[in-house]
Amino acid sequence: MSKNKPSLPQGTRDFDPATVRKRRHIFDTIRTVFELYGYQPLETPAMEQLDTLMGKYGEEGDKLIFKILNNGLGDPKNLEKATFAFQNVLAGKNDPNLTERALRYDLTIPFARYVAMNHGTLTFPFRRYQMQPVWRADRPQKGRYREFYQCDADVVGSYSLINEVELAAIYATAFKKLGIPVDIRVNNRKILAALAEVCGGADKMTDITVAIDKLDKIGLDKVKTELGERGLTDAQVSTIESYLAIDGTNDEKLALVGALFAGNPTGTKGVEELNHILNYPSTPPLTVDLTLARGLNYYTGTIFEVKALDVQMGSIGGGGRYDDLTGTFGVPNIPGVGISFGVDRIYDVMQELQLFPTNVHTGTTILFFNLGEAESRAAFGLLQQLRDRGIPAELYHEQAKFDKQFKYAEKKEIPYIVILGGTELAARQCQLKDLRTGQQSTLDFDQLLTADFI
RNA sequence: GUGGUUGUAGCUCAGUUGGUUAGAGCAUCAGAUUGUGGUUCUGAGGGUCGGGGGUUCGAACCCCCUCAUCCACCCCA
Repeated sequence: MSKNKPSLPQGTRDFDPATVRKRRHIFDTIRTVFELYGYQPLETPAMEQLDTLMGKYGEEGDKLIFKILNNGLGDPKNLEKATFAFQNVLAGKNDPNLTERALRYDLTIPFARYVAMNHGTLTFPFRRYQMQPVWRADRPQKGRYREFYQCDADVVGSYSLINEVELAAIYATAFKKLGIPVDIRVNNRKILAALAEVCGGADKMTDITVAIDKLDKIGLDKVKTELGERGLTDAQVSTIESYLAIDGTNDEKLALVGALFAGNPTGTKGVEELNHILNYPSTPPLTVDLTLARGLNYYTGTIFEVKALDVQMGSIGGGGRYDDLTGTFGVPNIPGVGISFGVDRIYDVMQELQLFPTNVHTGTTILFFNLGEAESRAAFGLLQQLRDRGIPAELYHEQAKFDKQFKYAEKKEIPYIVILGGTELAARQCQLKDLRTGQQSTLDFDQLLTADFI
């Protein structure tokens, strides 16, 4: 026997019953909205082939992928192979003789893998949603976990910008239902690409976006410093500065960006796309944020990010358009666009703003007191009939003092208790007590079985 | 991956410059109270002081390592 205290791996959590109920409220809300927009459920395995994941999330992303050690490494006949493989890993390379599987890092790449494997049988455009945990070997901190859930909705096989409008509407609807005030920000990667082109540093796009993404956090001066450190010339930094100076309403910003990139086809296209989305009928309120970049490097068009207002928290959702996601799996020309909800952060935000409904009681409705052998047998019969009616009910597990059974009901916030003792049993009656009001009434068995429990 | 914070009973925390047997509140259990709880009173259980090593006559306290935690960076949901 080990005398070590049990513990959890870093960045993982247990969810107690109360927490699960609250989390379910979030999942149910999001699922309902997904279904409302015609998205269909999909689930994929917790682990993928390492090849499927590597190289899709950038260099930093690769480091954060949880890799799974192969089985059978201890077998003597594998000794040489395994030792050699280990040398490779120590040198910073992956070796399939040591690890060839990994935990999924997000839901988008596994979805792309699924689409690539099944493109012959899918009907396009294919809309799917997926709500499953993902794992990242990040260092945990506020709002950041090593195991967390994502809720994704993607549509593949369509270039139409109506998809973007609908996804924005899904965000707006879901967060409205949850009661979270949010700012939905949009930008377009084509505009960022144009910025890099105009600066003459098309190859510097990643450096530029990473730096300007921090504008509201570290300020203009530090962004300029960082751009310099990333190898951009003063002239290039100056161009970027004039881009960052663009401000005003959505329309004003887009007009200014359009003028700035007047001769640049990519930039013009990006501005057109954003204009189209913003002016489509019933598009929810969006904020054009020209500094929004998003890390995942497969985005090519519209990008989304959702920030909760009134609370200090990273983004609680994000997504965007990718024009050739399945290309790396050998199936070119399938475009797509998708969004993701960060359930764990949404939970933290709702907890902080006290947005969870408190009046909905979803646990046991009735507790039967256990007052003896004959009494509990009778109680059990009634109990089962109430359960057949769909009323959550339970019988105290053993005969005990009233005090104890009352306290149990109180702890579990059970609103009704039924007292069925010797006297009641003889008269085929029972006492029904509402613990919230303290009111108690005597009921025949038939009355109990047909009563309304609110 | 880098830097810092914290770790004492189930929970929240005291614990003096290193000095007998480490405390409190809440919670739990038992009794007062074999059929109507929440109040009150009495009593009890519960800790290798996160883990390992070191310094010392002596460590919850000092040093090193390690694990976990929270925060910042990197990056991200």
